[in-house]
Amino acid sequence: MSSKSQARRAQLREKLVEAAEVRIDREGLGELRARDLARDAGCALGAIYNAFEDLNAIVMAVNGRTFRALGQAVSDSFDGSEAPVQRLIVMSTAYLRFADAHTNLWRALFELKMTQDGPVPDWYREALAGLFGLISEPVSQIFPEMKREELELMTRALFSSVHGIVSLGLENRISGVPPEQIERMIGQVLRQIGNK
Amino acid sequence: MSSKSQARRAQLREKLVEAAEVRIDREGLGELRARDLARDAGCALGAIYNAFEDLNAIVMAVNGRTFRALGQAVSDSFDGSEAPVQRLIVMSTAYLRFADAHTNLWRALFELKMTQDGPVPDWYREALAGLFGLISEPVSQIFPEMKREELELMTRALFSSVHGIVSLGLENRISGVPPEQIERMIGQVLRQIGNK
DNA sequence: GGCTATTCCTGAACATGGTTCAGGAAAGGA
DNA sequence: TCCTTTCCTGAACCATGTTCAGGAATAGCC
Repeated sequence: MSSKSQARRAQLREKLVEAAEVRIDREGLGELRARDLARDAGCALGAIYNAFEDLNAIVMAVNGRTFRALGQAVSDSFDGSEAPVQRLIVMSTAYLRFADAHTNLWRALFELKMTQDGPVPDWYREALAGLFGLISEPVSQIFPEMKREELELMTRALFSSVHGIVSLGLENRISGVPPEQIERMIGQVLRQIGNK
Repeated sequence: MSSKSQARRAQLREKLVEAAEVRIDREGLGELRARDLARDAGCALGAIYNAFEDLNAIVMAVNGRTFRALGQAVSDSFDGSEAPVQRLIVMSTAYLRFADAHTNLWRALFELKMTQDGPVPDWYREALAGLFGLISEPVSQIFPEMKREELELMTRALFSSVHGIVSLGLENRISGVPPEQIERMIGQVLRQIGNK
């Protein structure tokens, strides 16, 4: 066995992912540099490529963490006592707060796949499915008459809508739309949808 | 005067923007190369930087065209006889069709600003305002009781929602969501919102 | 038309940044 | 202890945006 090697390798992977997370959070995905990561992790430039396939793989690892944290934030946001529409609003607000607090990390979640040609990785699909699971419950309470397929579509549609509002809302942060306004937009849309 | 110079310069600019548009449309923004553009336009590499500040400026010019074409597609999509909700759906469908037909060009519209730090350019703001103008009319018919500020927010919210649905819908094109499903999601959300 | 100043074009060179690789160091096994 | 394997190192490689010195074309003027 090669426990020492393995351990060191794992430690390096951890340090690299940690460093990448900090740098992406602070500067954005576009400012991530292999040489900076090597310095942060105290390893040689080439060592990165021993621990990971390439820089992308590190970003993927960061995205995995981010996605888990995001899912956690959303599932921690409600206690189950809310009315369905209210719960959707609360969850969406948690989504907004997370995106606002970690805009660069959250953006990296979507920037990477846009650029890449390869298929969406499994963990991404699963994480998204997890989020959808949280949403589909209140959605099916709001629309008890809908069939499963239509409910799935509606769940996806609502998630996408909130994502769009947050995404465009945070985009021109400098020039407009403060988070409270974004929150109001989310409320407008979701409440309106609840008013059948 | 320097009519001949000016004309050639203008012609080069045109050829570069044209070439960039074709390449972005076909390969995506990420595959755009200065050297390819120079070859396409039949000029030297350095000549690009005489006609434009940098590559970004060319992409901006392409984005300007794209945005105009998108606005045209949306405003051509309705004839004014539709009921308000129906008009929103028709416009959104036009947006979807455009995004589906020219996904890479449409994505470039949003990818650039995300990466850049500078403020959003004026033409972008104006073009978006133009789109919002088209949307706000049916929105104010649907919500006659709303004040201007609330209407503006709702307009923005609905645009963002449709954008989000289209954006996430087209993202994993390979693995899921065909355009008809995206269209159904748009219909679900907008019709639901119209059902006050 | 000829002459000079200016402006533009050219492509080699530069800067940056991801990735590779030959050579040496460390770990594992006997 | 010695050999094998594995890993680490950082210099070099390659791609790509951008610049720049030198030459070509153009403009203005007589």
